[in-house]
Amino acid sequence: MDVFSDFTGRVHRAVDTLREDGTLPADCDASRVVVEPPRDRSHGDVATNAALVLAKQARCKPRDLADKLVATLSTSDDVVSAEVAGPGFVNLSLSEAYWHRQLGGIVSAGADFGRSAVGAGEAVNVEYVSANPTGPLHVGHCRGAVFGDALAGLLEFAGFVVTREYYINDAGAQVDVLARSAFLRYREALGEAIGAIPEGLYPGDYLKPVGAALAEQYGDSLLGRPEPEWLADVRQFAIDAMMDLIRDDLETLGIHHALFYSERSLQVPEDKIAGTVADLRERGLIYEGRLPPPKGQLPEDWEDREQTLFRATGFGDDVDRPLLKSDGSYTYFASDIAYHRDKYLRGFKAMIDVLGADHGGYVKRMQAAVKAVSNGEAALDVKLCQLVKLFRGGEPVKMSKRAGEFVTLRDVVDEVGRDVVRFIMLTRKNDAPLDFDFEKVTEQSKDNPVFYVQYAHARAHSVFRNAAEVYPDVRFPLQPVDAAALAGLTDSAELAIVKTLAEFPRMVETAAIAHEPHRIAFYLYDLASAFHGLWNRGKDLPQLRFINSEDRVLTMARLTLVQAVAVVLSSGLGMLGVEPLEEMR
RNA sequence: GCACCCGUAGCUCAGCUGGAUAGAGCGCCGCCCUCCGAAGGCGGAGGCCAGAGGUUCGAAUCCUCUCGGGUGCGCCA
Repeated sequence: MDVFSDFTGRVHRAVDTLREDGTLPADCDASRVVVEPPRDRSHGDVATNAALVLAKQARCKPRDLADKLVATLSTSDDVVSAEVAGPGFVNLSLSEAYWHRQLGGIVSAGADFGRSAVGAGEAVNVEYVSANPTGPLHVGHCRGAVFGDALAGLLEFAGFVVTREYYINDAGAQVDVLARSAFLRYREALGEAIGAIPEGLYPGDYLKPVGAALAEQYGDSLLGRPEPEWLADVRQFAIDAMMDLIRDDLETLGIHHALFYSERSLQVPEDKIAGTVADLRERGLIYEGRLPPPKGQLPEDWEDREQTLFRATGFGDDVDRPLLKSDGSYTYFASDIAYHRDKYLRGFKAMIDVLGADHGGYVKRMQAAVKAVSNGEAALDVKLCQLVKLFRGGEPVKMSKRAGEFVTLRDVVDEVGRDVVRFIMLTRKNDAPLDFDFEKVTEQSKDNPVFYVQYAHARAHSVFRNAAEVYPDVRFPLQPVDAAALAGLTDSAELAIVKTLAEFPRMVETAAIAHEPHRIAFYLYDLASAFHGLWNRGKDLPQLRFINSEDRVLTMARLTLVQAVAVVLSSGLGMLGVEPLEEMR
């Protein structure tokens, strides 16, 4: 059992005994009691705020209450010291034997160590990337793609049942533009000189093969026909081609969505948007009315008119939102409501949308919509990913928005590798901007967190390879051992690593609940740092080296520690979608 | 004009949903170093957590206002 849930249990039992002896009222609320690692390690191994939180209800001083908790908690052999500190914290230091048992537990749990039940099998829908199907993915999509996928992996590890989803915007005006652009390439493929690509069409070369494929499929049968006759077919053809392209791009990052959901399918064959609007209207959440024009600069073509509005203000939004354009078609928002309602009807009460930071204005209305369509049963969390700035050797990479001159996602992955892209994208929290320097991220140095963490894992495996030469009969991975066999681990640096490893399950839970996969990346960096530090101590103090040819028992104990480090690094990297390396080349 | 995000060491950023003396890397200063496997290691200086109020046992964290930066603001998706 992991340390913090173990001691959370113990503290609550101690609180129960205080209820029984009348120190605390029987109905007192202990929900705010937490057990945490103290910020400062010198304060002990675990700390609880129980006395501070309960003092008022007990109508006594926090420190007095803390004394009583100490008396109860310190009866265990696992607790070496229990002290009241500061305003009334209880700090506990745990025995070496306790930590040795923890280490044994980590190794025997192996890849399952840190898996959590907090998710409790709850279904979570994570929607990410959802780039328009009008071309290959570019760098701008990288971060959201990696973030969403890592978040999904983290949630799975924490016990949620995750569906990775991609929303295909295949119903708007931009896919008509795509169709026209593809049609032009079709004419080109049939030998026509098309000249420069007209303004307003997609100029990228990636449409050439689409034109060629159209030519192959249709011959010259579409040539010279009016647009309405070919638009729908060419559009679908081009969208399919673009989605193939995008799927390939995602594949380079190791990303596989379980579901690609088509916006168009919200309208054909069945008009789910109309169904959603009817449902909302029935519940009085839609009305005909006028919106005040935005303050400040008025749009040029502003015309005050009555329109169909969703009562978003009833669910926390700032203004009510239109569902129909002036031409009578649905707004994007309307179809997005229908889409999220569909998620709800598919059984998701927890939804996460990963979007670019430029969608900030969209958050409130979408959350309002999700509450409305689910009758308050479902909740939407929107994670906004800030921009990535590209550098090369400290110099910004220039990107012209003209004619296809953007850096594609594939360019980036091809140059530095999937694992590097994935890890680096997670070395900032999602709402902070991120600098990505092509040279720095591939550097083999301590400044480079990917290298640093990968190297720690590789170094652990290197230790195994060396150990196998000294003790040829030993098989890796090691079999779990009992705590007594680990008694030789007494150095403070060794125990510190065990303590860091023991925080992993808690880390997984808090990161999963906060929807913040970057915390795992930072944790792994800290763990790698501690491990490298221990290795370095062996440089100066040979008696601390992992492999000791004269002391087999001690060597096995230390190898167990190394293995636990490798296990956690591997799990952590794995949930972020980064492959742990056993060798650096 | 309004909404949302951000403001933490010289620089780039963490800070575990309210905990104790606010941390790491780079840079700077001072020692040490050829190793189980390749990133050198150890230590030091450096802070009014943008600013001002408030909430409470306790605030970088929550609330209000101000300043400064970013993003967005029917009929784009």
